[in-house]
Amino acid sequence: MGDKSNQKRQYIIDVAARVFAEKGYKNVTMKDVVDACDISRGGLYLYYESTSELFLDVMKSQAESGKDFMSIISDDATAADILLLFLQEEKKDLFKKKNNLNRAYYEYLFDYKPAKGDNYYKKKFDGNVKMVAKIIEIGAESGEFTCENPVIAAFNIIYLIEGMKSSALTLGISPDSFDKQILFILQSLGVDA
Amino acid sequence: MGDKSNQKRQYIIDVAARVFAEKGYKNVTMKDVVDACDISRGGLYLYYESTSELFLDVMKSQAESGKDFMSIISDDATAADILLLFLQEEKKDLFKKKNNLNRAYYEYLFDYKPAKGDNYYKKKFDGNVKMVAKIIEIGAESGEFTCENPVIAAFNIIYLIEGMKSSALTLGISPDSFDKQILFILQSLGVDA
Amino acid sequence: MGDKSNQKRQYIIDVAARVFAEKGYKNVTMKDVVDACDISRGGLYLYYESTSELFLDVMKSQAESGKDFMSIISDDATAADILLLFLQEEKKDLFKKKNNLNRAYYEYLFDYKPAKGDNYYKKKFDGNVKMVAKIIEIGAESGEFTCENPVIAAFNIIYLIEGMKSSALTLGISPDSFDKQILFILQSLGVDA
Amino acid sequence: MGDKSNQKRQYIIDVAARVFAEKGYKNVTMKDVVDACDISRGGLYLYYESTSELFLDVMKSQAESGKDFMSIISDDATAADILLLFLQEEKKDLFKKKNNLNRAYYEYLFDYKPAKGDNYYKKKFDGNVKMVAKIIEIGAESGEFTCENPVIAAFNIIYLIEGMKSSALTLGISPDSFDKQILFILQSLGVDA
DNA sequence: CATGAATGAGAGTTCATTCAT
DNA sequence: GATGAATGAACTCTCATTCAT
Repeated sequence: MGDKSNQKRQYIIDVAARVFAEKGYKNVTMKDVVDACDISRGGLYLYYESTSELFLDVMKSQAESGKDFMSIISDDATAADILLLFLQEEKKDLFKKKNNLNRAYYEYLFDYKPAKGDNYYKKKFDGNVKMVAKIIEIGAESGEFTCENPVIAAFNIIYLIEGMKSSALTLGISPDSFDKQILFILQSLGVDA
Repeated sequence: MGDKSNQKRQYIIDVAARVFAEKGYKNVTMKDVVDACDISRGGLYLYYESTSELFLDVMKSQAESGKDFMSIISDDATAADILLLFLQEEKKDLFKKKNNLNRAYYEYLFDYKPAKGDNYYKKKFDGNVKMVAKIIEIGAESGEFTCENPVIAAFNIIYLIEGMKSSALTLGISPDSFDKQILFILQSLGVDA
Repeated sequence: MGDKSNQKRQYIIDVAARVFAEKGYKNVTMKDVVDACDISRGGLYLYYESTSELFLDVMKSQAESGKDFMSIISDDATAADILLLFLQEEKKDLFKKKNNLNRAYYEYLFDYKPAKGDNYYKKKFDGNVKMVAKIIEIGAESGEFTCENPVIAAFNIIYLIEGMKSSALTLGISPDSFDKQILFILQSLGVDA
Repeated sequence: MGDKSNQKRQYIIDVAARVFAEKGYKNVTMKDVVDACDISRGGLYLYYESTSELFLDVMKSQAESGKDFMSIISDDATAADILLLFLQEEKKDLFKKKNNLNRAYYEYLFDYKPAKGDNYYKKKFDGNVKMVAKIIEIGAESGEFTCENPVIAAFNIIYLIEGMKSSALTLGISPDSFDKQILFILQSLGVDA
């Protein structure tokens, strides 16, 4: 097993990610994955017992492959620059057409509450809060931002994004609306945007 | 029929609402509803062909039974009072244990985009935005609030709430966190809360 | 009851005949008849317990309403004239688009063998054989036809028609083919047609 | 699979043929076949989606297994011998008690008109017409038969048989009646039978 | 490891038939 | 008589899951 096994496992994860992106989590059956992977029914069961187990690995894989946000920040960027960049990345994520797993994430997490170590969505959420809080803190210290409580402000931003993400899936949202909220945030922090 | 029929119909809707609140939308089968209603298999089909059709009526029923927010506002309330009241109502809605249909709403709306007339969730959303914008506008005129663009601010508040709602279902959220965001909003509007 | 009851009964029979003509016998459910008659489910059951019972009355009604073939024969008609007329009536019956119950008859009779008194299809069949035999006999006596055994010749003709009728329902048949068989029959009887 | 799969498929076809022979086409459900085959509910669906699909293969199988009529003709047989043999084979087919699919054929063809390639009943019909026409033609040339138009005479014979077949299913027919019609045919062709 | 045929549980759906009004 | 809501039996169909090869 080992290498070869892991190759196959990763192949399944990648194909399944596409399937979950297309159909969400709840609508995907083991048969769907088998068909998409073009492997045997029994073959899939050697690796995964259920779609939930499989989705857990899809989330893990996504978490690992996520590009490091920090790496795309230039050295001379201001706090506002960095915050704006972050918000634009989130916008990209929300509006991307391909491999958009947001719906699947929601549907999965409605049903399952993964143990802490396996809750990659929570890790991402918490990481984002922490990062935004840090950015705001730095901005506040440098006088760029006006903010009394960076952590609460960070939660505010992250919940706002979360709200736009879920609304995108239920009611729809336009990129323009998203942009207006970005501006609103920056203005709230006292930035002339 | 008519009357009798409508009584039964309403009975089914009410029971189904409890079932959807317990299990979400996607996990509910016609059989679940039949069992909960204690009627015959065929009996339910006289009224509804599918869970989606049934859920549509549940949403409609909820929309109609929703208490009129305006009616609970006292005459001498300030804009801040009213906004606070609204946010506390939303908090109640989010944290209520019984008949909480939020998850079901999400799951349903991921799958179906009801026609405008039937999209009670959107109506609620749009109505809330409008109302909050109005409250902020009035508050801004009276000098209570500081706000340049009440509509965008209103969207900000509603998306924020939406974000906390969906997060409550995926990662969990504490009442305390919700309260902190309420405070943050009011402070952003220049209120000493 | 009495009159009024019989009126309703006849109404049901007439509507049902249309339904059977459209869908055959096996494809018709009591519900189909209820819907077509625009009466209540229970209402139909007051008159008929099943589609088979109903179809029996449809057959009876058809048998009674069938126009008397003899009445359309002119006084100076020859045996060949009469035989031709009969064959043309059969052709009309086979190719008629409206209220063609042939398929329903077959499907019903595959399932049920009505008691002699109720077997209107058999009565019709036997009556036709008898009549054709008589016509041929008369024709033979008058020298119009050449035929040793009019009864067997009559059976031959009736079975032939039966074959074309069933073939019409299974494989299709053209009016032209039917005509050719008419000619063939007459020639077999020694008529220059 | 392939082989094994085809073995099972043939097994299903053979069992289903018996079921169709017993109950006709319209009265047979997938469950009937499942029960008769002693396989699982889902098992049958691996091979056939519906009784109509299954019956198509039953017809195909019957067509393939049908003994070659030509092979039972002795070398010194006259045209009349051959024709008589054919008619006797048809008689056997009509009166056989086991695996008589005639009723099922009718019921199926009332509902479906298979594409040309799949209409084995029509192929048989057309083939029989052609063959009988050929026999008559040969007989006419050799002076055995008197017949002006072998093709129409062939159609006459085939429709006659068809009529006796369907009558056998609706009203019943005796072997003796069949025999009389055989005689009648031969006499019509000028044979002293 | 891998296959895919086979199983069987369970959901969906339709209708004949009953029965309180 | 007449109604139509209600019942429940029976059928269709899909998939998670197993297992012999």
